[in-house]
Amino acid sequence: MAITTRARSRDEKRERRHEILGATAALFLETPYDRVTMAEVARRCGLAKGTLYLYFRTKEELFLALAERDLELFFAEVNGRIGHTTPPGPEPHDPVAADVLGAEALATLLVDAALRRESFTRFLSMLHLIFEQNVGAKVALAFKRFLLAHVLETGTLLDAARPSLGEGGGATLLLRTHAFLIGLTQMASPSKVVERVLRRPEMGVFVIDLRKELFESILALIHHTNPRRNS
Amino acid sequence: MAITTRARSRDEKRERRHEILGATAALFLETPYDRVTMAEVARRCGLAKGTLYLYFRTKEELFLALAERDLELFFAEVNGRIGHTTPPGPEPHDPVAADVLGAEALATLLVDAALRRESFTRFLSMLHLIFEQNVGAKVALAFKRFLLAHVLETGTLLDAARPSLGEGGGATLLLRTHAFLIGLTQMASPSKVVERVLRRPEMGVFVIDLRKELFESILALIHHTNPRRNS
Amino acid sequence: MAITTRARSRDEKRERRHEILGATAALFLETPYDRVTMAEVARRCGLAKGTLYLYFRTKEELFLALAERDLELFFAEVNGRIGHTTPPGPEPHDPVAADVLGAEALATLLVDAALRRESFTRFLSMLHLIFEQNVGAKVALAFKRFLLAHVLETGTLLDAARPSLGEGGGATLLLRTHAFLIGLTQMASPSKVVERVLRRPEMGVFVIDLRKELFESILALIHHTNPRRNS
Amino acid sequence: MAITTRARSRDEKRERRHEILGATAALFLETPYDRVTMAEVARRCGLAKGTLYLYFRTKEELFLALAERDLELFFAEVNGRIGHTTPPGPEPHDPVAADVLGAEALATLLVDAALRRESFTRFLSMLHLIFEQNVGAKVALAFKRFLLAHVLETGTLLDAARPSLGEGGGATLLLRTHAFLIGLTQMASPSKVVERVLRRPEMGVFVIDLRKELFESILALIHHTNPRRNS
DNA sequence: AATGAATGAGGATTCATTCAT
DNA sequence: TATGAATGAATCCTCATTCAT
Repeated sequence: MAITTRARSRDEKRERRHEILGATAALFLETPYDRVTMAEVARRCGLAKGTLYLYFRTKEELFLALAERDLELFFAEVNGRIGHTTPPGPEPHDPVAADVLGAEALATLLVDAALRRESFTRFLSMLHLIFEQNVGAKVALAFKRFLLAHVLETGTLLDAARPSLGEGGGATLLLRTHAFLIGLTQMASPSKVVERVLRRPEMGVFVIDLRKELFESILALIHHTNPRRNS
Repeated sequence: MAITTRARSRDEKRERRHEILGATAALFLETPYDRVTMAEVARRCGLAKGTLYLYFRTKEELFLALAERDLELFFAEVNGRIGHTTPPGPEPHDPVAADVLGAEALATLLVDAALRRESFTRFLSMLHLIFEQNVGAKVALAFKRFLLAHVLETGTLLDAARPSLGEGGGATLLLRTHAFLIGLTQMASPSKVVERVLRRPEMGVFVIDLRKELFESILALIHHTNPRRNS
Repeated sequence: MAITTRARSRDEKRERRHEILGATAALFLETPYDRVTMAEVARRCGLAKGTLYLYFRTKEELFLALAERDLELFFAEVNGRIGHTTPPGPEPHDPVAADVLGAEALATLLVDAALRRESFTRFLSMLHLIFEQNVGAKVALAFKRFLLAHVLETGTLLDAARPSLGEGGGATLLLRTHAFLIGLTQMASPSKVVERVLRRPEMGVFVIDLRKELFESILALIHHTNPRRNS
Repeated sequence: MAITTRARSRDEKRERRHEILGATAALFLETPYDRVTMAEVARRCGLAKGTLYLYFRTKEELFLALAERDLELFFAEVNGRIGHTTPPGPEPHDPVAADVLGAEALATLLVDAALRRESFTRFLSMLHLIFEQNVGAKVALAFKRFLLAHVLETGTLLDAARPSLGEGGGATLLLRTHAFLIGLTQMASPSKVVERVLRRPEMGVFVIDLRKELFESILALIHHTNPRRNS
C-alpha cells in the first residue's frame, strides 16, 4: 500500500488527492468524524502524515473537499437525469401540462442520487460540525459559493422541467430535500450502541427504511411545493 | 451563585439536578457541543467538577438528561394542545369527517411546540453525536425507551384526533417532523464563520426562516401522510 | 519522585508551584529553551503533564514566572545590600560627598546579585525569545509592570545611595547592566558545540571571564553615568 | 522574481548565493527567527526549497553566512574609517598624545557601523540561538575563526589608532561593544506584544533610544578601557 | 454530599531535510 | 543545477474523569 512514486504531474497530483479522499471516505464510513485521525488517514493511504497537509491544509478542508466531491456527483447525477427525462407523456397525476418531470419520477431521481453513495449522507450531516471547528472564512465562503452555484443551476433545471414547482421552487426543493436527508440519516444510521438497542423488537418504530421514508417525504414536499396543484 | 448548602433530601437533590441542567442548557446555547466543558458547566452552577458526577455519570448522560427534559416538555405541550382542540366544526379543507384536528392547526401545534425552547432543536440535532461518543448500552436503551413511550403515546393521541393520518400515522408524522427539524436546524443555525458568509447578499438562498420552512414542510407531510386525501 | 499528596492548602499549592519552577530551572540549565518540553518538565516533577497546566497556563507563562522569581531575588539582594551599605567614609575615588555607595562597591554589588544564580542570566537572555512566542498581552503587561515596579524602586534606592548617578541614574544603570549582562552571557555561556571550539588555544580571545568583564563594564557605566565626575 | 536560468559559472553561483542571503535578511527583519521557514525563504527567492540546500547545507549555515556578510561589512566600515581618521590634532579631552582617534570619534564610528544595517544587530543577537541548534563543529569552528581574524585585525588597528586603549584593548572594546549591542537590541526591538505594552505612558522607562544608549555606553567603555586615563 | 487537584491519553500541525526526476 | 513531493519526528495543550480528603 505504500506509495513509492511521487506525484509530479498535475494529473498525478489530482490522482493522489483522489486517493486521499477515497481513504478518508472509507475511514469515515467506519468511524465517527472526530475519531477519524489524520494519522490513520495517512496510514491508510500509505503516506506520511505531513504529506496530507500538502494536499489539504487542515482536517476540515479535507472533509470539505470530500463533501464537495460527493455533492458534485450528486448534482451531476440529478442534472443528467433531468436532461434524460422522458418526453411529456400525459400524466394524470400532474395536471400542469408543461411538467416534463412527474412528481414520482422527480422524487425517485432525488432519492437515487442522494443514496447512491453511502458516504454522501454522512457528510451532509457532518457539515455543520466541521464548520464549527477550524474552517477559515475564505474556505467557508468558497464552499458555500460552490454549493450555491450548484443549487441554483440544478434548481433552474428543475424549474424548467417542472414549472409547477413555481419560480425558485427547484432550489427550495433541493434545500428541503437536503434538510430531510440530514435528519433522516441521523435517525437511520445510528451509532453502534444505538444500533444494538434498535434491534430489540419493541424498537421497531425507530427502525427506518431510509429510501422509503425519503421518497415519501420528498414526494410530499414536491406536491406541496406546487401551490396550484389543488386548485 | 455559589451553592453552599448540601442537597440532602430527595427534593433538594432533584432541585440541584435541575439547576445543573439549566446551566448546561444555557451554556450549550452559546457554545458548540464539543466546546462545552464539564469545568465550565460546573463553574456556572457554582459547583465543583466532581459534584456534577454525583448527578450524572458522564458528560453524555448529562446531555441526554437535558434532551429528555426538553422532549418531555415538547410532548407535554403537544399532548395538552391536542386535548384542547376545538370541537369538530366543519372543515372544508379536510374532508375526513372525524378529523378533529385540522392540518394547519396540527402543523402549527407541532411547530409551536418544537420551537418554543431554543435549546430543544439544538439538542435534537446533537443527539446522534452524543450517541456516537461515550454512552453505555444501558443508558442508550433507557433513553430510547423513554422516547418510544412518548412517541407511541402522542402518536396515538394524534391518530385519534386526526384519523385521516391512518393507523400509526401519528407516530410516523412525529418522526418525520423530528427528522425535518434536525435538518433544518443545522441549516438554519450556522456556526459563526458560516453566519458571516451567509450575510452576503448572494447567499440569500441559504438563509432560512426556520418557522416558515418547518410549517410548510410539516404541512406537506401531513397532507401526504393522509393517503385518502385526494380520493 | 512521584508526588502522591495533593496540594490542597494555599501553602501546599505555592510549594508545588515552587517545585515546578525548580524542576524547570534545572532542566533549562541543561537544555536550550526550545528543547525544554513540558513533558520532560512534568516527568522531572513526578507530575502529569496536565497538572503543569493547573499552575501555568502556557509554557511561556511558566518561564515568565521563573524569570520573575529570579528577578525578585536579584532585586531583593540589591535592595538589601544597598541598605546595609557601610557609612559614608571618605572615599578618595568618589568625590561626591553624599555618595554613600562607592563605585566599586556598587559594581560588586550588582555583579554579585546578577551572578548568584546561574539560571538568572540565562533567563534574562531568553526573555525576548519567550515574548515572541505565545504570550498574551495581559501576561506581557503584568510582567512588564512587575519589572517596572522593581526597576523604579531599586533605581530610587540607588539614586539615594549614590546621588552622583543623577536623577533617574539608578534606573538607567540597572537597564544598562541588564543589557550588558544579556550580551555577555550569550558570549560567555556558549552552546556545547561552541564550547568545544573555544577550547582551542587560538580562541582565547573569545573566552570570557564573565564576572570580571561584567564588573569592569559596570564600573565604566557607573563612572560615565556620573556627569560631574571629571569636572 | 522567479529565477529561470541556471547558475553555471562560479560568478553566477556567487550571485545566486547573494540573492538568497538578501531574501533571507529581508524576511528575517519581518519575522522572528524561528518563524522564518526555509519554504518562505525559497518562495521569496523564486527558488525551490531543494535549491537552497545546494548553497547552504542547513538553515543554520544560511543564517551564519548571513551573519558573516553583515559582520564583514561592519568590520570593513570600521577599518575604513579608522584609516581615514584625521591627523593627530591636539585633543583636549584625550590627553594621550598618540591617540589619533578621539574617544567620541571612536564611539561614533562604532555606533555608525553597528547601526548602519538594521539586520546586523538582529543577527548578532540571534547567533547564540543558532549555535544552540543544528550547527556542526566544523561550521562553528570556521565561523569563529572568521570572527577571530576580524576581531584581531580590527583590534590591532584600533590599538594603533588609540594606544591609550592598551595592549589588546581594541579587541576587548570590540567584544564589549558586541555584548552591549546584543543586550540593547533585545531590549530595544521588542516583539509585537511587548511593543504594544511599551506604548503605555508609564512604560517610558523601558523605551530605549538605541543609538543614544549605545553611544553613551561605548563611550564609557572607551574611557574605562584606558587604564592610564585618570593618572 | 462536596471538593478540586491530579491524571494522561489523545491529535493536529509544522518544517527542516531528502531524493527521485 | 534545479525541482518540489514526500518525509516523520516532535510537541503543546485539552478535558473527561477519578479519588483522597
